[in-house]
Amino acid sequence: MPEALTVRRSASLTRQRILEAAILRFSRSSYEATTLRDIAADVGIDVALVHRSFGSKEELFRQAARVALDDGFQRAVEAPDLGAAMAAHFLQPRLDQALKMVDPLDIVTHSLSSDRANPILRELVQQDFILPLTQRLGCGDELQAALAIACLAGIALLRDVLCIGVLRDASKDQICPMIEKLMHACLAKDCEPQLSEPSS
Amino acid sequence: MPEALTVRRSASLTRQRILEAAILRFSRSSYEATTLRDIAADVGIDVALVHRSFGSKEELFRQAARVALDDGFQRAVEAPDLGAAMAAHFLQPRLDQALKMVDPLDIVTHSLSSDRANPILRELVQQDFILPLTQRLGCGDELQAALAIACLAGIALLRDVLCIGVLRDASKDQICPMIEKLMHACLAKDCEPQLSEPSS
DNA sequence: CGGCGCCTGTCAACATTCGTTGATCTCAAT
DNA sequence: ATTGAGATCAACGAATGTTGACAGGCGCCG
Repeated sequence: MPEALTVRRSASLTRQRILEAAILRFSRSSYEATTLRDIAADVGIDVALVHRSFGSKEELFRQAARVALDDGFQRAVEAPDLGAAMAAHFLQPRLDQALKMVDPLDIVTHSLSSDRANPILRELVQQDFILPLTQRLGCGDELQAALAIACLAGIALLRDVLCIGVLRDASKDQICPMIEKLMHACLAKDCEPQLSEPSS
Repeated sequence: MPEALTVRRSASLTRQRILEAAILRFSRSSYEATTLRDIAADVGIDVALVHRSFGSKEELFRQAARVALDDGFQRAVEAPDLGAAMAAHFLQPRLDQALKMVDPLDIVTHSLSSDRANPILRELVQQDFILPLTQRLGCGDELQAALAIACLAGIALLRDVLCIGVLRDASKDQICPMIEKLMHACLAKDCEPQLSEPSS
């Protein structure tokens, strides 16, 4: 049964290669700027096969985003020092198994403002980022979690999408402590300190 | 010479109306999703006139972004309590003179990941946000300013573009103090507490 | 061994959309 | 009436997702 030997003409292998190429493309350009023809050319196949393997561009993007994000953040969220772990996870590009260097957030930040990718990313951000972080906090304060994620997304955005110089050039030693401080400010458990709400 | 009486067939007036419609459209959809035909329909004119009035879509977007951002942030940055002023400026939609309600950041956040709008927005963010804030800080730490802007952009993005529920539903009383705390964490003068660097 | 049929992959074309442009029309001022 | 700028019309050219018809190898069954 030469199932594993079927190197040529293997649908699953082709799907895998398409998915990897798609992750790379979607991590570097927006949903709209990334064309199925580009991805097809990377794999060395025809456009039609890309389309037929995933049904539609939207579905390809959805699966690419799911695979790219993987459960990396789930693990980061379980670390003892939450702030440091989140800072590290979002700041150093990750080396995926067979992929090139890809920051897991790139695929999110590069297509945030695309209408088609929008609902997909909303679901993903909600389920894969805000929800686990909320549960980890235990405080039940989803707003804190959302704010923390928003800050990290904003930083990644200005750094990797807008390419703001000072953010790109900052060394890890320089920026990591600031992110940690930020995360601590976001996630500080002041849900009920002693009800010290100054009446404005 | 009835120059001001030329209500009909006035190029400058038409330009103004196109610009207003463009700001509205670009504040609600991405650069690519916004078509010149949409804008033309809003004004009630032909596509060609929109194009001829501004030379190109890119130029229209550039001018729309410039006008939309105005110098609102410049003023916010001069307030005594910087954190509170920035939180207020970015969180409450502003009522522009003749325009509908538009958050000045919307036009930035909605097109962040568009390739065409990217260089325009980078320049804008650098000049109109990071630079003034850096100068206001006086500390010369551009990284702090960039981080603060990044956080605000991220929050606006998750709230207004991704439409994350918990951020959309949060009341101003709920979220404003948290933003202020964040801004203070970003902008805290811990660069040289006792040694004041001579203003360059 | 050999024809059959399925799965993988290709080719060409469609339908649509959008920015852009040149010719043309229309109105107001001279 | 003439002229010139404001405005329109129709069309181009390019790009892209999508689709259907077709080709080629591979296993299956006779």
